[in-house]
Amino acid sequence: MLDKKYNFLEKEAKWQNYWFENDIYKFEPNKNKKIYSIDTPPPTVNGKIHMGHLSSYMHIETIARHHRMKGESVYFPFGFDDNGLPTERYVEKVIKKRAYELPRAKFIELCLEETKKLEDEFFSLYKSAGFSCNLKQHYSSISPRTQKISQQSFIELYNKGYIYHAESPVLWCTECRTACAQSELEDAEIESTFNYIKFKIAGTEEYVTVATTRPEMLCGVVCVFINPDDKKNAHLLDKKLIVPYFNFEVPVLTDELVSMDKGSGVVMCCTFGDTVDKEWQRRHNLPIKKCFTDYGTMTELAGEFQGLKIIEARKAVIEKLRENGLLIKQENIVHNVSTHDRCSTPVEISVKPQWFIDVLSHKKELYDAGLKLNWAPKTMRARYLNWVENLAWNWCISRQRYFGIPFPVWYCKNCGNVILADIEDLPVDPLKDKPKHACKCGCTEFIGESDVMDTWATSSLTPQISTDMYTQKGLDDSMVPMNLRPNAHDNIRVWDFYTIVKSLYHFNKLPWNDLMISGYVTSADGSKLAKSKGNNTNSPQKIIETYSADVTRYWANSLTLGKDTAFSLIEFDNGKKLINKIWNASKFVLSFLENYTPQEQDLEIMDKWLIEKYKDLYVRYISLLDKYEIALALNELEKFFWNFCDNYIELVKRRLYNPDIYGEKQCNSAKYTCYYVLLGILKMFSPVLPHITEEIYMNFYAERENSKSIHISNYLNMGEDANKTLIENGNKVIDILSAVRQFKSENNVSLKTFIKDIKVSSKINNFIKQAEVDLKAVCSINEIDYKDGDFNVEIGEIIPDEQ
RNA sequence: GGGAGUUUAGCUCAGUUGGCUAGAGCAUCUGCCUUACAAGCAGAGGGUCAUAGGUUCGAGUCCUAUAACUCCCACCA
Repeated sequence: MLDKKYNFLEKEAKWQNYWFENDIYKFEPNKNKKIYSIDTPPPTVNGKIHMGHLSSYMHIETIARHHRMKGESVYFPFGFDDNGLPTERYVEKVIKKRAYELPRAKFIELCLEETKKLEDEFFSLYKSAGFSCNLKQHYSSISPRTQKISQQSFIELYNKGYIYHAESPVLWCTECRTACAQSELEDAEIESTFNYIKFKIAGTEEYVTVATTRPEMLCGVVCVFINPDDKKNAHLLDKKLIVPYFNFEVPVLTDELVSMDKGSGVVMCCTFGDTVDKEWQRRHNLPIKKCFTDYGTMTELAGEFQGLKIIEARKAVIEKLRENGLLIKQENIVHNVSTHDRCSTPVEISVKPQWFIDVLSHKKELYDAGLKLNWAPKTMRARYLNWVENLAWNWCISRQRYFGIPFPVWYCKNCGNVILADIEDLPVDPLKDKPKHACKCGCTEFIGESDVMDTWATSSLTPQISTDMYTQKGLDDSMVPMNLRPNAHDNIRVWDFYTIVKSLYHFNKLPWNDLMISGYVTSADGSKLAKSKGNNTNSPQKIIETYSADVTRYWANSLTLGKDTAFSLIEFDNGKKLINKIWNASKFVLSFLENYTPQEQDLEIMDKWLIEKYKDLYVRYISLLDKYEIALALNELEKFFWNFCDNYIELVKRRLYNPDIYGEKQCNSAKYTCYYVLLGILKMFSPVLPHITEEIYMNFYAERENSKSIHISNYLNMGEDANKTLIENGNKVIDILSAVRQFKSENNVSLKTFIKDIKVSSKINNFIKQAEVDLKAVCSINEIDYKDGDFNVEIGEIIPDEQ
């Protein structure tokens, strides 16, 4: 039978190995079974996983196991996102060198080595958490198979006209030395100065004041703007202004984006200081002047400041302006700046040929897709819609980096024409491979594209990449829409958005039906946990070793979906108590069932009551989990379980112990009820607490049910139409029990102390009489008198305990 | 500036489509070693459900306004 104490360290490892070795969670499609498919988030391989990630996976776990217990074939694949900038940044930190300091091939080799190490760590963590995804077979976003799918997607979208190559303004990170996408931006508050600078009006001795936070860009000024309604400055319109210190003339133009109340109402425009400059350049067809290099140092345009970094140049220019009496005043300000999420460097705007996926022309379809998808919780839809509405840039998918999937593209040396690889040759590396055919112009010399793709250009294909492990069909829509995309809310604008883009463009289909969005786990002080920050002091490994995987899963699944929660260890104590209780209750109940084989029979009234309550719970539990209301479902189940322990078991204990006094049939009735209700409870707990439920199941039920694991059995359905009247009436019996307990507690006597008699008034006395034997036994009362009337319990004399 | 969320007991939070006396855990207090569990059990105290209006037979729940905090987005001259 069950051990006296439950040793989770030993048992959890035992069952994890058992599941792994016996392929318990293997995906076995079967005509008679519905498929439930999950687009599992592949963890980005760029550092240690933290409790936030872990809790999010534990939600997915519960849903996967829930559908398995419902008898569906669950496709729960697993993979790693191990290419791209996040991984490169991680590897640069580990090897303490920047990528450009090493030969390209050497750096890529190091990336592969380091990611392998991290992936092994992830793998063992996922196993120790009891995850039921297919750990034996997983995808990698840098593998040749994935490269093939990703390159094919590029070629198809290029041919469909969604992808274009252009030299246009692009968000640029001078630290990572690459273009980036709008979704990689993060706000940061930065202290700066607002500088009021004198611009001389050409041909006069008069000045006009221009305010700027970026005086280092004076060398790149192309014009000055005023608002068309600005009467005060209207006289400037036919004049030229002289850029201070750099001494060249620029025209004065009008644009309604200029606010008259900021600074002097006169604003300088360079290409490009910020996103408004980008807009002005487009509207007014302004010349493009690059005043800093891709590495963030000033160009020859800056004259004596050439070679200085942007920040250094800013200080130096201000100093020169001050010396020359061109600086009127400075205000200290704190303003929000867009920074790159990978390195926190302020993002600049630059111009370089890049590959783009057009999203701006398809905002409407993308928006509508958000309306059609089923979001859990519902409010997360607004975040997606808000993002789509505010899109300002097409999706730049080229990165001037190394460890990514190459573009299947060459350029003709002669005419510059774009040559695409043939689909059957994929994957290709244009720096090593050559195109099969000559260019249309007859030229046979080519330059391979050296940029690599944004990591999201590939991970946006996870429905195809992950299902390919099963279908072997590559870029294919036969398993789309998948049932579920789960992730945390930070990925709505990134992974979710990009996946929707690709699925619509390729297949004109939604990638999934449902999205389940988890909240963040913050550190105790409310700050964000991040792989890159050092504030994840409670490592998942440590927590699981200390508290067990089951308790950790209990904690994660008690969190409200979508809501951020400060991490607190106190919450783990509830889980510990629950596990302990399940163990003890099962140990107790099963000790009576060793030689018992359940047989249909007439049941005692309170046994019927419990089974009706079980039916009621069963229906609500399944329906809540179907709606991704995990915490609510778990809460309902817990309430039922504690009621089972504290009321039902207490009520039938005497019958179980003493068939000679209470009758063989009455004893078997309790055994029958315990056998099935406990089994049903264990099965319902099994998605959240897979280890302890497996241990109990395998010790007792497995051979009786002829099953290899609780996790490939189905939930126990004892009927779905609960008899509400029976439940209500039974609850009244429990009320009587409570009244007696309260009386004894208030009189400071033990619960086993006898009471001479009680008087029950109710309108269901015939019902209560059927439970009289149990009631007398659990309450230690000698007599019950009945009266007709409103419900009331009067307690009689206490019979003192014999010494 | 746009959007979303939160505000319920000392603390952390549940509360589904409006419906009996607003719940749980922790903490506090009282009692009980009850033939599973003292890591337990039985009880008790503790709330103007942020504020002000409104709809309704009935509001923690719906509507309007206000306040505080959090997040996302935009602004960034």
